[in-house]
Amino acid sequence: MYRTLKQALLDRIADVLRSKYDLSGVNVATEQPPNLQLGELATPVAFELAKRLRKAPRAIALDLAGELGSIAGVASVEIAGAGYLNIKFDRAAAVRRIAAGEHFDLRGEGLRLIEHTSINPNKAAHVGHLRNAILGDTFARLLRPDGYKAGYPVAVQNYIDNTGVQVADVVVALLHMEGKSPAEIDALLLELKARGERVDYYLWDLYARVSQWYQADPAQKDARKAIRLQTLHELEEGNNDTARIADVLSTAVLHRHLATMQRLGIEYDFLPRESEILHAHFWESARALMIERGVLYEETAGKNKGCWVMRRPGAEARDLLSSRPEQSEVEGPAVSSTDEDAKVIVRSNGTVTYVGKDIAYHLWKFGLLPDRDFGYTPFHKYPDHTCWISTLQGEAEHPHFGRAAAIYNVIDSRQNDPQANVVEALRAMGFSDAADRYTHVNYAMVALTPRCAVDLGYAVSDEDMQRPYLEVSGRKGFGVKADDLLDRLIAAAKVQVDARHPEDDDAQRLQTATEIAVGALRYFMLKYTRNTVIAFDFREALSFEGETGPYVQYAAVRAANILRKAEVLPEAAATALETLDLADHLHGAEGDSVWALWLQLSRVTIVLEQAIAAAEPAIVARYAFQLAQEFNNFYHRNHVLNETGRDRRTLLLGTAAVALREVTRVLGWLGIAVPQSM
RNA sequence: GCACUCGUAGCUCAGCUGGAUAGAGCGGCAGCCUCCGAAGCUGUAGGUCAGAGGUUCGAAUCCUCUCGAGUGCACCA
Repeated sequence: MYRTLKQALLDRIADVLRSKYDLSGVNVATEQPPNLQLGELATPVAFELAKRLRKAPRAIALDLAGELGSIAGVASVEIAGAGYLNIKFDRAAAVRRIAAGEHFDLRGEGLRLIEHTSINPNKAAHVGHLRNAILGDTFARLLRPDGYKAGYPVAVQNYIDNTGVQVADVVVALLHMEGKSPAEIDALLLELKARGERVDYYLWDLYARVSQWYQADPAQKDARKAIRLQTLHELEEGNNDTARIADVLSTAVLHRHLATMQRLGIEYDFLPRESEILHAHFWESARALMIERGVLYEETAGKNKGCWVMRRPGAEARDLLSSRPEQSEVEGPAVSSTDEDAKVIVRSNGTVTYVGKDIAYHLWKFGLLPDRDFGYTPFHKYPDHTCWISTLQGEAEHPHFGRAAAIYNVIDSRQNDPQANVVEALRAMGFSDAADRYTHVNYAMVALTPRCAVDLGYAVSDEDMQRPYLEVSGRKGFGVKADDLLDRLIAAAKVQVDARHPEDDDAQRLQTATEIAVGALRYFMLKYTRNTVIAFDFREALSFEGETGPYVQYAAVRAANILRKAEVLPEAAATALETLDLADHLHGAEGDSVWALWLQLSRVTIVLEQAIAAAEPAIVARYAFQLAQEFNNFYHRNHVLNETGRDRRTLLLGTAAVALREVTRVLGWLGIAVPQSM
């Protein structure tokens, strides 16, 4: 609604500027005035034009005002201050349109490939991984087609680095540190399963221990590092006992990660694995393509001699600089032909670096490696779809996930440079369209406050106590596990639900507590903008009051309770507004308290559009909170069930119904359910 | 050393492409449950938007510098 009216206003202003002043392409700013008395929509465009037209802002505003009044849905246009144009909506018309669900549709063609989670499959998920997965999952919900929008085709990928050094480490731990045989490892996994223990938890501790073990004995240090390297090679090579054990372990952990994420309503469509990228030889194709496109070449001199490197953007300028005569005389002629800043893609020993593999993988994502693809096989069944995993020989019938029109990689900000390398490679290869459609959805890490670390029982040095926050580290076993946090949240919510709703059976109370816990956790991870470091604190994360998920859920539950007690169906309450004469009830102090909520409700599309454009789910989270706040205002100023005026009661019931509908919708985008009671 | 991000109320954070009196939550203080559920609401105190210049009709927002914080900068993975 707001989106539609704003567009109509912008279009009309553009028309007037063209016909009256012969101006085009003016960037017209709009804003929402600070209070309702000043209207619903405003523009300071007259200030902007004053100099260009050499005319007083107020005079320009006056010219424009006359032309804007006739826009459908606009009640009046007023000039305020030195030249603000304040637009007042036709409130009754707006309410009817919102109630009827009219809105600007958001849609687009072409697959959006969203990659998130991507936890190394050698340990349990922790709070940092939760932020990643919740951000990615929420962004997918914002884009996906649903009852509100046509949206975009979306596929969600969770990239699995199953041949990396982290997996090698836990294999080393079991085979060499603990001296278990492959058969004993198989038995261990069965035993853990029988005892109901989580494999990912078991490996969490083991991974921390093996990291120590490498360093523990100075005499053994080199030998142990050699074992690690050897294990890594066997892993990459495949078809051996080491690789088989690694596969068994990483697959078991992967199942655990999917289970953890499913508790939060997070699901995936495809799990591409590093092992297939290796064994299906993605890199060989990418390498040929890069050479053909002139971005990969063999370095013949300097520190990178014998490597295949990629020139970095801006490097040519430095080349010219270093080939100036005075430099050449000092440094020798060789310097002018080498680029010391070039990125090494293939090492002098012939192995490819991470960036190289990543370039190959991203070429595949955009359908730019036509001769390579994964094999696909089903891995996990969700209630309404299947998650596929990469394999060498897959099913004949399968969906395909490459050839994306746009990709979104949810990866933390510490990967900014490596991600930029991939984009630059695409651009250098001439795939500038792909480079433009590559979005690194970066976010700052989740860290622990020193205080929190101490409370968890970790030893914290005096130096670390002075730091603002401490980075979580799987290698050190330092962090809060995702399942532990969720368990604590559910327990805390359950205490409240048990006390408040003794009439519900235990299964129902547990479900309610779980929905509240998930709401609290998802909201907590989403309310911070992406580039804010979350210094994790139990007190804040476990809070159900103030700016939290449960606050928003509570508003929705209250709205539902009103309708239930009034014995009207939400749909009927909303439809009743269509034939009602609303004009008398939406103005004055009483009317404003109702209208303020409708105005907030009118902003759904504009908020969604903004959140998608900025890839910033926090915008939606914030809006959900504002909606709930506005509903609580309405709730306290208007006693719906005691209202005796028939028309006004219809309006109030309709308002509660539409508020419930929209809050539920917005919470749905955040992956948060509305409990049946709270 | 270089690059990137940031510095807003006691604490944690918002502040959209520059726009009207800089906003929330928590915490503090004072209140509100015979009335749709108090996981709620009302009121109140609290800010030199790190500092200094500049651009602009207008700057928390853009530019420069200074101070402070964080992250990233291997033929590692």
